Amino acid sequence: MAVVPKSEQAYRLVRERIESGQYVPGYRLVLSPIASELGMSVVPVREAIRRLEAEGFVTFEANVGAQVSLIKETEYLHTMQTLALVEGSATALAAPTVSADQIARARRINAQMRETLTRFDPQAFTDLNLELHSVLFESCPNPHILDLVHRGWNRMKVLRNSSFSFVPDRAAASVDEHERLLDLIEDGASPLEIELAARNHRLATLDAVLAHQDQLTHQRRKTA
Amino acid sequence: MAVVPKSEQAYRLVRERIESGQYVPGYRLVLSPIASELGMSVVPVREAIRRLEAEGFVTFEANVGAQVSLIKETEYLHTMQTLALVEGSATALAAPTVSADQIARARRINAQMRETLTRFDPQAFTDLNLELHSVLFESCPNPHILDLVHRGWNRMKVLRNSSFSFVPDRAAASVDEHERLLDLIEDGASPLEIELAARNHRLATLDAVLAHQDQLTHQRRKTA
DNA sequence: GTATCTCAAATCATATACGATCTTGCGGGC
DNA sequence: GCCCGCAAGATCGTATATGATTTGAGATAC
Repeated sequence: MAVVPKSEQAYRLVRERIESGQYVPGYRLVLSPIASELGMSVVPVREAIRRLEAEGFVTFEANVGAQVSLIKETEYLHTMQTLALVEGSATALAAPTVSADQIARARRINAQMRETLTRFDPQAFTDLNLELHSVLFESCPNPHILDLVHRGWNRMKVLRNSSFSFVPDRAAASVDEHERLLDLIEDGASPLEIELAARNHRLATLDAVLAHQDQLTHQRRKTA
Repeated sequence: MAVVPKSEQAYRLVRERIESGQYVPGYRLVLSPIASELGMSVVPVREAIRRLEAEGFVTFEANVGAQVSLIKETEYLHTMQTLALVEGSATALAAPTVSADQIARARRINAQMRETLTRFDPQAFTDLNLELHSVLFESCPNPHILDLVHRGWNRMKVLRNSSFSFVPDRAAASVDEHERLLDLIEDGASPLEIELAARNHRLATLDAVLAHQDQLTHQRRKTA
């Protein structure tokens, strides 16, 4: 039987609600209401929340309580920088072990991404993007780095609810960069070359999003 | 008054014992004895241990309990790889904000490190090494990356109890590399140059330690 | 009108108690 | 002799209860 501890149930529920945006940043997580909603006592809920704190989803203050982590102005920048760093390394470390089959699978996923460009579907694009990159870095032999990549992707789930993360023009360029990255891996390029390609691929997205935000800010200033 | 919650006390004590090697890898952490030793109930101890789990110090198995994380053969390699990655980035990101004063302070610390080479004192060397690198990356503007650096250094504290981490020949080379790294920062070298210098500095230590281990393994084989 | 004090409500922090689950050793059957 | 089942002990998982701390509203003094 699938024996799921209550603390685990609470963890999944609260995390799901944070990632989906149902619990917005700043929302106060009070133990007793959550406990009674889930039909359990406060103890496992407290454990779940402290676990979410350790993972950065919530902020905890002694004798006051927990709230969904606030998002600073620079949060998107810092998360993307970190993700660029660890994802680049993970891709480079995994590259020597990527098989021809995996390359082919990645190319098929990328082709699907190109299809989504004809319609506006950020959700499908994002899902496929994760799927593609997963193929590239899941075989990373260093579990610590792989774990950091997963944490980065999880953090992005939350940020997408409150930041822009999809710039149509950028999406097209992204698909092309995927092809080039796959070429590099297939051709056995040097680890550093692959690392920097994967890193710059993400940093380019970061730049595009920041530029897009600046543009919007400008428009707002002009109309204000 | 310094109001330290009991769960925090338990956390500090257990962590200190793991880092000092008093609790060796594999040691089973049973709640009740720890609780009675600290004069508290099991609840805050449990919380402390789950926090240590989230940080990688201990491994937890449902309905069985916790033990100090075992150290796999590859653990030192993976931790050093990760540290090289994040420390390199932190140093490069911090470099533009490092003042002449800080450079001077770092050079003084490095001079002290050179002094320790005349005697065998790994502890002093290691402490000074942390102090020096702290000067270089503490002003890193990305808190996520800085946090990863700190986690890496913490992990190293534990690993030093069970792995080799000091190779006298390597220490001398390390001091010279510090000088070169400081020169690069002072001269305003490019971020990528600084990043790779800081990264390779640590990877060189990794290589030296692994080579040293291989050598010992060989000797053991010959005499066996 | 503002500042400060008091007190009650809300909430967290911890203790204690009990039920659930895993481990281990023993005995019986094959 | 080996394997399986079963019971007892160890330990975790969670519920409930109580103490500690914070917060905020209202009263009071200035």
